[in-house]
Amino acid sequence: MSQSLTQTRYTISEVEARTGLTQHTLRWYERIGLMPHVDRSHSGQRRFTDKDLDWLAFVGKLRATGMSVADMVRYAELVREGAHTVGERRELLERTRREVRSRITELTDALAVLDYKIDMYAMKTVSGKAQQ
Amino acid sequence: MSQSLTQTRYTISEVEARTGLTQHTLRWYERIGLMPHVDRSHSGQRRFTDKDLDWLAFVGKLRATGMSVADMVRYAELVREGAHTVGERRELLERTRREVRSRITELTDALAVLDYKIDMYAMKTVSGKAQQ
DNA sequence: TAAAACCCTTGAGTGCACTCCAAGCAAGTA
DNA sequence: TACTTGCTTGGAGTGCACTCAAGGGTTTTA
Repeated sequence: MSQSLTQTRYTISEVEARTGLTQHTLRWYERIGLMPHVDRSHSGQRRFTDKDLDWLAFVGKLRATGMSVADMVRYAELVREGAHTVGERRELLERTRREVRSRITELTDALAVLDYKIDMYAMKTVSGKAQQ
Repeated sequence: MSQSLTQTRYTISEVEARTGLTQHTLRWYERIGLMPHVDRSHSGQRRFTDKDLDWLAFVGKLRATGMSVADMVRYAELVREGAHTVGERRELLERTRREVRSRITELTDALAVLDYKIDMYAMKTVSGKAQQ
């Protein structure tokens, strides 16, 4: 757990550029407890570390799963509470995983319907028959 | 295009039971133009047909793709406008299909991260090491 | 030194997709 | 007849995830 002396610190604009999240969103994430406490400069400006960027990347993956912000905040709380919450964290991720799997199934089904419909239209464009 | 004389007509409660959509949502769909005009009884109550149920099932698939309500309404308008809108309808569905495909990719990626993280926790539960 | 660029906070506003409410009409049952 | 159930409308309210505004401090550039 040693720490480099030349640790890079990023301003909020730099983090915005790197993550694609707006400054508004980054501040909001901190406000609602979705970020571990972010370091500040002597004048009170945020200075993000690479660790913060890693966390944001992970949060981005959780967001991509469709997990609600409330659940992501819950997860962040559990991380802050320490090692004894590992079981609950895993449960949260496992539940999310089940939801993602069923979402993928649902999307795949819908995709098949879309394919079918598009094929119909492809025929219609030539034959001129009516359709829903 | 022949029509049965014993055509089944459903009340809004029956449609609610069959589709899982609430009565509120069904009325709202009609209000915003997402339904073709629904038949009424002599006293003004809605009487849905099997064709309406088919349409709702299709709309359900579109919703499952993540298509916005605005786009679904646009699609419904195009259907009402007739056969000459077939090209635009197909474009709309093709755009949706591209979005669904990339959403599936995104979910699959996120799923891999989830799997990885859950595996880590599985180890942690035994070894007791700290983690994000 | 002055202007421009950047950052801060609190609190309000936005867009989406519903979801509910109030007031009232109509049909069926005791 | 009285009551219950089910349906109607227009409009207001809700929850989510941001997104923006106002007013002010700080840092960099000309």
